[in-house]
Amino acid sequence: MGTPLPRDPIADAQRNWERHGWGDVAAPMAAITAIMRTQQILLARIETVLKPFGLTFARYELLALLSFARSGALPMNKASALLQVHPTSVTNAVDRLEKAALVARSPHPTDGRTTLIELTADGRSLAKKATAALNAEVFGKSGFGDDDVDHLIRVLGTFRRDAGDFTDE
Amino acid sequence: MGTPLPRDPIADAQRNWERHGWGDVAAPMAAITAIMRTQQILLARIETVLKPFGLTFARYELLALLSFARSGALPMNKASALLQVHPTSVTNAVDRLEKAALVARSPHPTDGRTTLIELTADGRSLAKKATAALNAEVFGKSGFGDDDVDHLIRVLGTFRRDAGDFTDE
DNA sequence: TCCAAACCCTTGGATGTCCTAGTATATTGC
DNA sequence: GCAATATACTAGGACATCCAAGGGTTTGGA
Repeated sequence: MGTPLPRDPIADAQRNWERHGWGDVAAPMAAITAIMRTQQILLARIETVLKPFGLTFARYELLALLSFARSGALPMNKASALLQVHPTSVTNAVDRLEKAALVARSPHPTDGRTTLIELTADGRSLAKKATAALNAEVFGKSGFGDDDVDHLIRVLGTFRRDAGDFTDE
Repeated sequence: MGTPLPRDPIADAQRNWERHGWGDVAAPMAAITAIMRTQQILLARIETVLKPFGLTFARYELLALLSFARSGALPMNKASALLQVHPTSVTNAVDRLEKAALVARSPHPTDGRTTLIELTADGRSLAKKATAALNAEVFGKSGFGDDDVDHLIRVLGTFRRDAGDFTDE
């Protein structure tokens, strides 16, 4: 995690796969491993930018989601579905955001089972600042070319749809 | 996290970005978010396949790495570098693999600071079986077309090199 | 009407990742 | 040769994710 390696470890793995007679799946293995590693790198960049705001990516995502909701509030189960994470992960994030006074829980007006999460003024303000920082420091410097970005969006979009994330077209 | 959403939440986020005047970084934002989500889906598939073997992806990666080492043994710091994870993560994985008798720690013959991780016969055997399962159930059914796989390997390879993972090429 | 099934959120537990520190061993430089 | 610096691993803590289970609320069919 400090010094660069002399050779690409994923390319090495791919060669090992081929050498062992698994050439038919060596390339997909390499692509999948590369996705895993890329996610790790991106997450680290994002967390670095968010740290000064006292946010993690999980908490930021929730704030951002709420900031786009008309009323600034969403049921927890809705947030869980849109963020595509387990309900307990949302509970966890809300607990911490609530402790920081960035969101507040409130009972659903008609359904006693449901809890609404609501942005506070501080939460809305912080979301805006954090988004500006991420846009400038991460999304604006992704290192991907425009064509590559389009390709990634298309290929990964198909993948996610096939995986059952959504039925959109 | 069961039912598919009616619409792609990442495409929605991209539209929200554009609507708020951040159109210049909306596409990279969407691409990066898609990578994060894709990683999550792939990891879940991998963990599902590995569960019957009593392995997690982190532990499997270490076993696979060792199985490709000539002697079946590697220093922990080497494993950390090749897997590109923090040294404490390797300690964690080795602790559990050792408890399962899949690897063993042994002192480095000449450097007293270094600990070697060594595959046991059980570990080597399990690695082989787990790899076969992953090849059949995940890598062989990635859902990515051949051209997309090549593109991913190339684009993400460049990204990882630029990020400082390796100096190859 | 009323009870079982479905749904929503939370608690508790297992894992993994990283960071910060601390201990032990090597290397370096004066 | 010895002290200062660097390297290797581990311990403890903060977070995130998921699963399994439990308690409260709604819904729906007998």
